[in-house]
Amino acid sequence: MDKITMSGEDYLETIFVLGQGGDVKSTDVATTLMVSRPAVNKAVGELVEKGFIEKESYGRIKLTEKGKEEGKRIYARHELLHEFLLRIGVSEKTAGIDCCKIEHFVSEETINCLKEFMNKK
Amino acid sequence: MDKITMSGEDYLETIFVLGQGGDVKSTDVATTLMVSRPAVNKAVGELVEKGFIEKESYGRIKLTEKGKEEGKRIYARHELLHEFLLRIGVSEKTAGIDCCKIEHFVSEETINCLKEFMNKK
DNA sequence: TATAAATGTTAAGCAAGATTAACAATGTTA
DNA sequence: TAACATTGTTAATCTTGCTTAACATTTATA
Repeated sequence: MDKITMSGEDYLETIFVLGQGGDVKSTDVATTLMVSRPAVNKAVGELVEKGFIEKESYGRIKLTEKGKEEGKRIYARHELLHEFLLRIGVSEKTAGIDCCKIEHFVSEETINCLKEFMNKK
Repeated sequence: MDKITMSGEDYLETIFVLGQGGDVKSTDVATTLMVSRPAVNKAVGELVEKGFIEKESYGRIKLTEKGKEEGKRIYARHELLHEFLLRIGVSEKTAGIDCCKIEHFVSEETINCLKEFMNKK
């Protein structure tokens, strides 16, 4: 099954963002997400299983095409939510915190409505 | 410590809503939240520890004053989020689903901004 | 290039929050 | 009130996602 978990989304998104210029070190993901290296290792292993990541043993983390698409999609929601929060007056800091938490729970339908809302006025 | 967990918020909110007319049966909470009775039992036990609930062995669930206040607060956020989602065009069904998930993750600051937003046009 | 530092991996275990199975107490009704 | 149904409780276990400790591999540097 290719179904991605919520924490998986976090890893994928982080890897997508960190890896714009190429592949990514496990340590950097750990630092960004404030988790341990073994946690990253395990999560990445699962994402490899599901076809989102390519990685050799002791190698760097690299997104597959599928992984890039998914990472991009998740990041886009994040950005949308972030912008929305700023729009309604939430501080930069809180917006960052909140949208990281919320993004995994919002339905596609809500995202679309939010998109509409953001465009028109 | 009186700190309430996210799942604790769910239980408290449900108990608050179900119990408007008095005390609440464990079974009803289980049904509403779609969890098992033992799950409710345990969660309620923790809320008793924290002073949100009063309950005798094999008795009904009853909110303390503190529990009522907290339940009311949580429910109010829920309602606010729900209204907001409807406002931006999310369907009744999805709004119900989404706000249940989101409500535990949104900061007070964001709630306040949303409140502002909902009032002014 | 030998050694130290950084990074990746594995194993064991914890915590939260759920489950099922079995049992205890309470309520209901013939 | 005896018997059954409902509800509450306990115990054992599962899953997810994390941790720390220890070890393996790779990279960097004296």
